[in-house]
This record gives sequence, structure tokens and C-alpha cells, in this order.
Amino acid sequence: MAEPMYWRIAQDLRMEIESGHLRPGAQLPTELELRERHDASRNTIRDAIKWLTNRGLVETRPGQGTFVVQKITPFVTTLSAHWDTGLGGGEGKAAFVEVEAGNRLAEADIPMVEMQKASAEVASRLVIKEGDPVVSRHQRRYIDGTPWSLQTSFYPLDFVTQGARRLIEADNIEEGTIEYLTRILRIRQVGYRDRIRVRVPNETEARFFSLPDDGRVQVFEILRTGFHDSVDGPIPFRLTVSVFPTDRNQFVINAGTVPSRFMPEVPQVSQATE
Amino acid sequence: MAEPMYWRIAQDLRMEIESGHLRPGAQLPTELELRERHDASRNTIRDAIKWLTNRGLVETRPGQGTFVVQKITPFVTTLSAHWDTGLGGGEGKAAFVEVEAGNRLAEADIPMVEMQKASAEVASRLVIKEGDPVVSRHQRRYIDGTPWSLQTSFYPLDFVTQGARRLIEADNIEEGTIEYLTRILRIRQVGYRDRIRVRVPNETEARFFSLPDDGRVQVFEILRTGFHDSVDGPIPFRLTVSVFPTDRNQFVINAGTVPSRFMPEVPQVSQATE
DNA sequence: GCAAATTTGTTCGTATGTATT
DNA sequence: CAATACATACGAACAAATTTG
Repeated sequence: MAEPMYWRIAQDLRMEIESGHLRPGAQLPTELELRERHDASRNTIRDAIKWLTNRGLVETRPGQGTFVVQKITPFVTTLSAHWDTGLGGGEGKAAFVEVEAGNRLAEADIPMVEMQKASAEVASRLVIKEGDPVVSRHQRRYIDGTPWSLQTSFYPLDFVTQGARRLIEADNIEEGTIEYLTRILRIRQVGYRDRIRVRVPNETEARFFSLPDDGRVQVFEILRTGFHDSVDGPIPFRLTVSVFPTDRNQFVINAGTVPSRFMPEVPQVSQATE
Repeated sequence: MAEPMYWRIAQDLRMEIESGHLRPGAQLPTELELRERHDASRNTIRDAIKWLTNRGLVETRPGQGTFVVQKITPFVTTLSAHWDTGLGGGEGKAAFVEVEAGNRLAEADIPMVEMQKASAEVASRLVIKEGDPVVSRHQRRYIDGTPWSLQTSFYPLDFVTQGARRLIEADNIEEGTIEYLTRILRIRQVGYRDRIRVRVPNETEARFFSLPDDGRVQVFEILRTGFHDSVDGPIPFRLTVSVFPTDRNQFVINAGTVPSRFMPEVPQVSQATE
């Protein structure tokens, strides 16, 4: 009897889920039923369910019950560049990313434009001084109407004074900001660097994506630094921060020669052998 | 009084942490002290601490107390290829990945080799039939002695019968498996595709990485499918599944022309504006 | 090296609130 | 409105881990 009771009850339920006895979407026995079945107190039952909830196996709905989570068909976004076009996944027209499993409608609302002082992170990536003025363009993005990502791009304010005035207008730049900067300022993106990390969403993000209010579902944060050419080599001119919930997004990177199309989706992975 | 009490207590503590009043590593007041301070029951205090724990702000140590989490300096791994060498980040000699902030010692233990039947996932990626025999080579990898990743590579068993016998030996292939296959079978990797997703670790992974036994810290799972050339275009010949904890790993992808060196690390990110 | 004190972990019981059907 | 089901909150007791004396 080494393991605590709530843990054993959780394992019992996990087995029922993984064996397929409890299918996705199915309702678990109520706390009261589980209480009788395992001869435990309601708090202990709730601890067991909390264990399953933290692992994303079940979700509770007040007034209804506890249910086995439905697997979400993931959005698959390609991050690597088609370098012949000079653009990367994640930036076609209007800063959209190509998404696999086509016929999906990607949209974004009107960008929210602000002039800000560069934070330490932004300054570091753009190689400017902390506090230097930058333009921030923030957008909410959707696929088939469901919230998909929050994206904020930062540009040095210099670009505006140099003539790229549309940067501070709250409109979509139809041709795409990169093309716009190329046309107006002759700034051509020659490469970019993505940094991927995972963290807990903040409140704004949790609300936008309708994530559970515990920190259970986390978010990808992808920082894309765009570079243009100079005599001293490539220098950064744009930073884009995109946030995606990890529970419904995957990313793909292609390198070298790869087949053009994807294979059909298959569910689980089999990691290692114990 | 819309918000529950445990939530308000959690916010109170969060403020103290984010304001720097409680520094990383500092001990929070004990449950008993918080109980008196907020005039709440111990269980309510524990709910508040659970809220902070789920968000990765604090960690509890039985017999000691609750502490503000220390930020971990992340391992930064480059995934994109230096395609002139034909190899990608993630596969230099002995399947090591370059890790930023050099002077770090990457090691791996002796691979565990098994012959298995291809799971649905493996079969799909390698474009073979489910149940077809494959060789699986599993390794634990460390950086500076700390567990860094678990990696399993799958190859069709055909490769062994065709002469690549070292694939089924439990030794490191010093020259690297890709070079070995090139030398023996003239199989040259011309490209690869990475798929990145995040999920809750299984028990083996949690144990190896010493992750807390709730599902709070999740893992990256990176599937790398390697392709070689054929008359019908690139076809897959290798699948590598790597698992990394999200709390201490970040990934970088370069595309086009980018500066060779990284900028100094800066802590936080500032996502969006409300 | 052991015993006591401290601190979090588990489990019970009970009552009341809130969301949904 | 009533019944059902989960959410919050209180109180209490004992267990397990760690530090301290």
C-alpha cells in the first residue's frame, strides 16, 4: 500500500480510458458514484480526478460531470522557408502561415498598432537600445473561425520616419509588410531565425484561446527575427512574437529535399521501450 | 467578492513574486503562517499554492516548505540544417545536436537496440506496413551530466540484412549512423522533416528527467524523418523521436542568411499589449 | 545517531455555493 | 423550481520528509 489512494484511483480510471473502455467524450462516473465504488471520501475522489485533469486526460464541467477529453485535430504550421520566394512559412501575404490540411480559412482581424519603448527582449533581438521607440503591430489570428494565434511584430520607429508610414496605420498591409518594406525602403529580408519555447499562458492569452484557467494547457512562443543585408552582414530589422496553444498546434520544419506532401495523420507515438 | 478566496490569496502571492519582493529561490511563508495572515483554513491556503504550482511559479518540497522557482538557463538547440554538410542540427557525429552557449559537454550512453514491429506511427512515417520489422536504437542523452533528452531512432530491418550490421549492435556508431549508412549502403540523406509537438511526459520520461510527478512540466516531442533519394523522389529511411523537457529547452531554426552567432540572452518576453 | 520540531502530503467529514439540465 | 454535479471552504487527524538540537 505504498501509493496513496487518490493515485490508485487515478490509475484505475486512466486504465479505463487508455483501454478504450471509456472513450473520448464519454462521461466518467460522478464523484458520488466513484466515492461508493472505491469507498473513499469525496475529497480523495476529487484528488484523483485532479491528477487526470492535470495530465489532460479528462475535463470537468460544473453541473454536468467529468468527461474524457476529445483529441483535437492539430493545426500543422510549416516554419521553414521556401527560400526561392524569400519568405518563410509564417509570413506569406498578410503575415499568414501556411497550414496543412488545406481548405482551412485563415483570417486575422485589424492590427492594433502602438508606439512603444523597446523592452529588454525586443531591444536585444533588434540590436537597438532598451527604451528606443518601436512600432508594435498586434493581431489576433483565426483558422476556420477558431482562435489560432496572437501575433505581435516590432519594427524600429525609424522605418516610419524614413517613409514607411503605413506601418503605423491600423490596417492590414495587403501586400504583406515585408514586401511593403522592400518596395518603400528597399529593405529585403534575406533570412530569419526562429526561437521556439513553451510557457504558461498569461490571462489575456488564456481568455482569447479559451484555455482552462489553471495553467494546464501551455503555449508555444515563437520569436522570429528577420534579417536584411548590410555591408557588415545580415542585421535584424523585424521581430515577430507569435503565441499558439500547444494543445492544438504542431510545427514542421523542412530541410534539404523532402517530399512535397504530408502523409496521413496517425494518432499516438511510441516513445522508447522501457 | 466574486473571486474565490484561494484565488485572491494566490494573486497576493503572485504579486509578491512578480514584484521581486519574493526572489527566486526564496521560501514562501509556511501554510500555517499564511493561514493566520489570511484567516483561511489550511486547505484553502493549499489551494492557493496549488494554483501557483500549476503555473510553475513555486514548488513545494515536503518537510521543507514552498519556494519560488529558480529560472533555468535553457539549452538552445538548433534544428535547421547546415545544408552544405548535408546534416542538420540534431545529428552531427553520434547524433548529437549543437547546443548554444558552448563549452557544454554533450554525452550519450550506450544505445539500447531492439528489433520491433513498426507501430502505426512509425510505419506511417517510414511508409512501410504496420507490423513490419524495424530496428530501434534508444539513447539517453546528457549535457554537462544533466539529463537532456531521450532519443529513439527507427530503421527498416532490411538495412541490416543488406549489410548494415552495426545497426543492431549496442554500440555507438562513432562516425554517426547517417555516415555509416552512406558508406555501407550508399544511402545518402538529402533532407529531413521535423515535426514538433508538446505533450505530457510518460512515467519513464518523468523519472529520467526528474520532472514533478504531476503533469505540470511537459515535453517537446520532435519527430525527424530522414529522406534519401530515389527515382520517385525523396523517400523516408529513418525516423528519430526525441523528447526534451519544455522547462529547460528551446529550439532555433535558421533560414536564409542569418548572423552566425547569437546575441546575449535576455530574460522575459513581452507579449502583446492588452 | 537519535529524537524532537517543523513542514508539506494524504484522507476523512461536513456544509454551502454555483452551474446545468 | 427541483435535481444533479462540480466548486469552494471549513475543521481535524495522521503520515512522511526534512531539518535541527
